[in-house]
Amino acid sequence: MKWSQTHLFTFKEAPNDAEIASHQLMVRAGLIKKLGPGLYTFGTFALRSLRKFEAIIREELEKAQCQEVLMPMVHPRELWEETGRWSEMGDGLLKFKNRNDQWFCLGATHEEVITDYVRNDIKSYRHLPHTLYQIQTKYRDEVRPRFGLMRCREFIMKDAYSFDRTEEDAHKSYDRLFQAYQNIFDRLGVKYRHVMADSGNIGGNKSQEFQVIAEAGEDALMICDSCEYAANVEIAPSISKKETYQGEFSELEKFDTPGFRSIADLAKGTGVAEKYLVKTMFLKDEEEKAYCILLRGDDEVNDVKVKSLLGLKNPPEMLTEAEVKELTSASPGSCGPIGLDIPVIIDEALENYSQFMVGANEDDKHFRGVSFPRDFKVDKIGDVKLAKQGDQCPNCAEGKYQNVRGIEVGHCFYLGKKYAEKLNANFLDENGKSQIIEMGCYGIGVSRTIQAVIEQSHDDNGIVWPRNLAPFDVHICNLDPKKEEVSSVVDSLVRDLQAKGFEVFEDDRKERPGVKFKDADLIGLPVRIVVGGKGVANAELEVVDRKTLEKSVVKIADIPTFVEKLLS
RNA sequence: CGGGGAGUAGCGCAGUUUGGUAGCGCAUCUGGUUUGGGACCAGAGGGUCGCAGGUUCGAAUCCUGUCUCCCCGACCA
Repeated sequence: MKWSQTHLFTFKEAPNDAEIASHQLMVRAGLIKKLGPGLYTFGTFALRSLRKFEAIIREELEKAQCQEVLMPMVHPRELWEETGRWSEMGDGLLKFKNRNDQWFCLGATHEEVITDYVRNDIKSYRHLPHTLYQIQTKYRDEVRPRFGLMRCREFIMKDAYSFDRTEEDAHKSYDRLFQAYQNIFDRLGVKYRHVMADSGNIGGNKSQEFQVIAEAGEDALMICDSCEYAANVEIAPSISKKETYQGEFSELEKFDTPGFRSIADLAKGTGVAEKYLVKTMFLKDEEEKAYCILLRGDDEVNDVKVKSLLGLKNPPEMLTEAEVKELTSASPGSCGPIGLDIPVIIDEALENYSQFMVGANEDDKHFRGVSFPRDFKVDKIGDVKLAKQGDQCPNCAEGKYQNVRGIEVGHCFYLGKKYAEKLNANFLDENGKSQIIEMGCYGIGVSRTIQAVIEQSHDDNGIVWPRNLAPFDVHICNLDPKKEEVSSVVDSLVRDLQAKGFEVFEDDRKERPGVKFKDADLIGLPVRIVVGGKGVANAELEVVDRKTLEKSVVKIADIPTFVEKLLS
């Protein structure tokens, strides 16, 4: 393909709304263009890359016995009412009605539609198992789209759904898809980890994410520095050392803590280490029911863990300062569990703490000599704190957590019967007895992955495409497109490279060499070949490896073999 | 939702305080000189200044309303 005939425009400056490198580079390299918040047009280069990724996905999924289908983007309300998600999904679901006042939504995910699809067909155990997938545009009305393709409203997703007879079979399907995901991400040539994860509002109870490691990622991950274990910080277990602490005052008594607003103040004022202090937090669930959470002074609450411990649908929210005042009649900083009529949850790290200090629910006062259950009732003990770098790995003895950030590009969920039950997806087993289908669902953020790859693979000059996703394999800078002898060398080179199966992009614009080199670096195709008058006269050309920027002078006749070696 | 900021040419911005012919850089077009790491000179095209209303002889600029976009916050007890 020749640049002069391609709709491809590059920019020296990044738009002012692009903050992270990958977003800036994608815009500057002409890969994407914003239409509105979270809405992007993919240029022809971006699309080539997307198609390559999709081809990899299709190959690996077909190997894993999956079948491709394509479902509608517009879903009728009634179906979403069946699972209760019409309202549960909240404003993330974009709803609208037609001229007949019938409601629809844009597909944010397809559990409802796929389950509806199979429930009409699958009637017997003989029809199972099946795994279906599609690659399609999803729409989620994100509150705040940002970072280009990383958090979009409209995006391309691969979603797969497995249907099995038993839980055991469903886990086999899960494992098969999980393996396929590993194969897929291995082929991209990027650094990634699979991590244990929360299942969010999709449901189910087994869930792992595939995360591309990148500083700009939105997810915090805890990865073991010694074994394969890794988890999203949302659920990363924090194995408490369960220290024993006994304060010096044995009797409950109130004392003055003037102006103490934080754990740090209290530590300074009393001389007790932060980790031996107890902090009190207040959370509320969707029904406005309040909970009191006690943690070590140096720990922080993890709302997702609280959600799981209490069996809530969504993570609870922090009470506002005003709400805390109303509840405890004290400002945050002087609150505690004593005398409150709400459930008290304590983090397991406090199990062996006694005679400690808590706020007295009176401004500038704390209690000391506090022990439970003597002074207050404890409803639940569990792990409700955020894991930290350096915490012990739950999987191996030697390992410690390391804190890294990641971009979630894939997710596997075991769903169980959750959707099938609500949607009445049943089959008859060998005994003629009706059974509910077991399901799993598996997503890959296709468009997001492209950007994640760039976020991980770029330098100051531009994108560094991994070979398997590069829009083209070879970038030829034709420095003298007007000179017959140069262009004929380029033409024959293109033919030879194509004969070896390489995709070649030629910059034949009437531009100065510097411009062409800068653009070549920006666009980032794996191999660049420079063809100019000098090289042609000597019958040798400069070949550049984009990744290492290493330049080699190669005889024209040897170039196809040389390129083959570079790209292997 | 809360807080802050911004809408002026395809992109990046100045001009608004103090009302008086719409500006700059990049990009684009023409001619010329250049030509191995984002060239230079000369000329040209392109904007109802987000939208609506008001004040005024006169509004990008002042007033009112409205729409849109961007950023930050959701971690503090």
